Amino acid sequence: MKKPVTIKDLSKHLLLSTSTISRALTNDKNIRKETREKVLQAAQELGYKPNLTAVNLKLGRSNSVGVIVPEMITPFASQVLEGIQEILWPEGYRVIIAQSEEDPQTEKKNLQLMEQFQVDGIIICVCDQAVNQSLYLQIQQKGIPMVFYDRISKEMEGSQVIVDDYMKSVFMVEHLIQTGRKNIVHLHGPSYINNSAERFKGYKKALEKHKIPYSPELVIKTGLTFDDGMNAARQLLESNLPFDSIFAFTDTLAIGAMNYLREQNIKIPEQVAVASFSGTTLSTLVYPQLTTVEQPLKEMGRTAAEMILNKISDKSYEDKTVVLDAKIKIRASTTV
Amino acid sequence: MKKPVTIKDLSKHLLLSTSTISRALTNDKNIRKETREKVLQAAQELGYKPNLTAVNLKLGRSNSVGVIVPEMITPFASQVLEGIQEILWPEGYRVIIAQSEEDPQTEKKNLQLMEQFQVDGIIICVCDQAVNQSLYLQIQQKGIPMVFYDRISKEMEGSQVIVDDYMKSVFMVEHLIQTGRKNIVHLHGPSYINNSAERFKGYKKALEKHKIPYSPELVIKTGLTFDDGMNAARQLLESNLPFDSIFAFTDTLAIGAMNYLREQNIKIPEQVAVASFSGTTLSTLVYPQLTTVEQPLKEMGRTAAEMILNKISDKSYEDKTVVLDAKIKIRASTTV
DNA sequence: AACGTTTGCGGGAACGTTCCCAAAATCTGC
DNA sequence: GCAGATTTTGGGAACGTTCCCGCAAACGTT
Repeated sequence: MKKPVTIKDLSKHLLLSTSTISRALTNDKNIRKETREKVLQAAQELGYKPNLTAVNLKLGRSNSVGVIVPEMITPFASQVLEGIQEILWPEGYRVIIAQSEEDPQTEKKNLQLMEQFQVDGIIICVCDQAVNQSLYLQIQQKGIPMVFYDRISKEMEGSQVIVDDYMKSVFMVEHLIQTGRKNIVHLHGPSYINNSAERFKGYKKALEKHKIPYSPELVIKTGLTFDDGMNAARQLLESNLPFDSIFAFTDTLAIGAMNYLREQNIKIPEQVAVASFSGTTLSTLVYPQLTTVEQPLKEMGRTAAEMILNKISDKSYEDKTVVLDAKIKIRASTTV
Repeated sequence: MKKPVTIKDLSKHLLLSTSTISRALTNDKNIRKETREKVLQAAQELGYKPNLTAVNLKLGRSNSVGVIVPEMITPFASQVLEGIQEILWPEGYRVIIAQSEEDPQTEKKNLQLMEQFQVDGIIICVCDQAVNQSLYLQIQQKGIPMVFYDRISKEMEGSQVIVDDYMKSVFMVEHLIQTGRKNIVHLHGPSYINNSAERFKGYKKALEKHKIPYSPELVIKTGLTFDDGMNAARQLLESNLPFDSIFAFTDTLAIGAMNYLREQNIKIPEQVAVASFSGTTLSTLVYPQLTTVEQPLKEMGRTAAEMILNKISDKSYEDKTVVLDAKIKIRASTTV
């Protein structure tokens, strides 16, 4: 295990000053072509690798960005992460990932850890639109830029990457209506998530547009898990309310509900159609495959990464909100 | 956005040398208690945070470990990662995650990137038992310790964390036999993954043990994806061979096969029982829930993390192989 | 030929730490 | 009260870079 070769080694070897070596390596213009090439060749031969830590110390950065996701059980985050890394890695950035496990306290701890790690920027999908608000602000005031994706908070500072939850929900519910469904249940997401309200608004709008009366009993407030979906379905069946379709807040909820219904020998989609929002690969893993609003997850990651890069290199880069397009995927769970 | 406070600032403020400050902060014994406390208090008040980059440069480390996983579509990796971070974060290590996407070339690129990032160690679930062998060796020879988990390579150097694929497969197949199944199909994993052979051996052993003749036609070589599972099921049905159960290499394959069978109106588990290996949460998300060998994923992560810590702090720490216990989870896909 | 301008290079400080070495202060025992 | 041991502190080099500054050589211009 020999020592790595440094600029100084090159300097001695080529009888050039470290400044010149550095210039050659960083593509500085104040250097003759021939010397640059000589240096580059020697660097190649001796196997020189720049010491990132030293560079970072000198440049006052860490060359890393933190990503905080609520969970990684569903493939939602993994897709976004791929997009993020696709952009960030070639730029030499390390990506540090943390899971908040849907718990604001854990999120807080993770944010503090990110600070301690001195990340240059943070990309986050928040787990609660309210709780850590002031912390987000504090962090940004310390000069660490933040980009929010998917789950945001309405009046928050910082750049955002989202889809149009409202409109896409309208479309999704309209699809159910077009297939002849009238009694549409909505599995309403947790109120601490901003998207819940948006999707709910979309649901109501679609009903209104098609003159279907809105019945509050058909809206079930749920959590986020598979079990929450099952329980919601149980609750529905026990209530004896007639319903012919479900529009769920997420894939996970939809799958939970679907499985419970099938356990009760209810045919999907014949008796009850099921549609959801998210568009993770989970929706194609289940039987029947799930109709869902498919978000461009990789694209979301890429966009967030590009934004954070801009904000890192130019602190005065203005915050903006990018709305990506999501596609309605019609699958077997809603069509016979 | 004000400058962070450094040791020098403390030094000026307290009229003490930087050496003394450093000693106080690092819990050095060569310092008077009162001065240490004075320093600590001032540090607190002025909001001193050590500059990790500087420390790392000085200490010649990066305080980060790289983790390379084949994919993050299934929740397998995410669970292991949680375990890893649980151990590594409190120790101040950053965890850098990369996905090789089941492609040895991508894995290679990721490994090189990890080197460039100067990680102190690497935890990896390899995607091919052979292709990058020599690279693993090279990296370790450069002094970067490696720990392998789940997917390993028989004659590889380095520490390993695994489960007993062979024995657990025996048990799993015996369970099928005990529920009265005779014509047991095995969905054989790709040959470039070591575990495939192990699980296959277990399958054969169980048959032998119960005097069930082994028929090669019932073993289907597949890939790793959901679609591979579907195709295998299709192939089986088209071959017209009688079979009453399936033991699949992974959850994903099992789910793919199960969905195809159900599409063909085959009852599970009545007509065909399905069992698998892996034990991701996916197995409980599908209907019917999947019987599977549940690996202690978090524990796996924790163990790997502890091993890498040991190897980082003591380069001569001997390589070892830890075999964790996995549990057979009997669920609806195999029992009526 | 004398002048300014450009180009190419070297010297050395600086980034924020740690740690070796020496100096100073304090403590021992007689 | 003094030599010597011990504890506590300070000075400053070092980690591997980058980059400012200054200097020399080469280039143009009149």
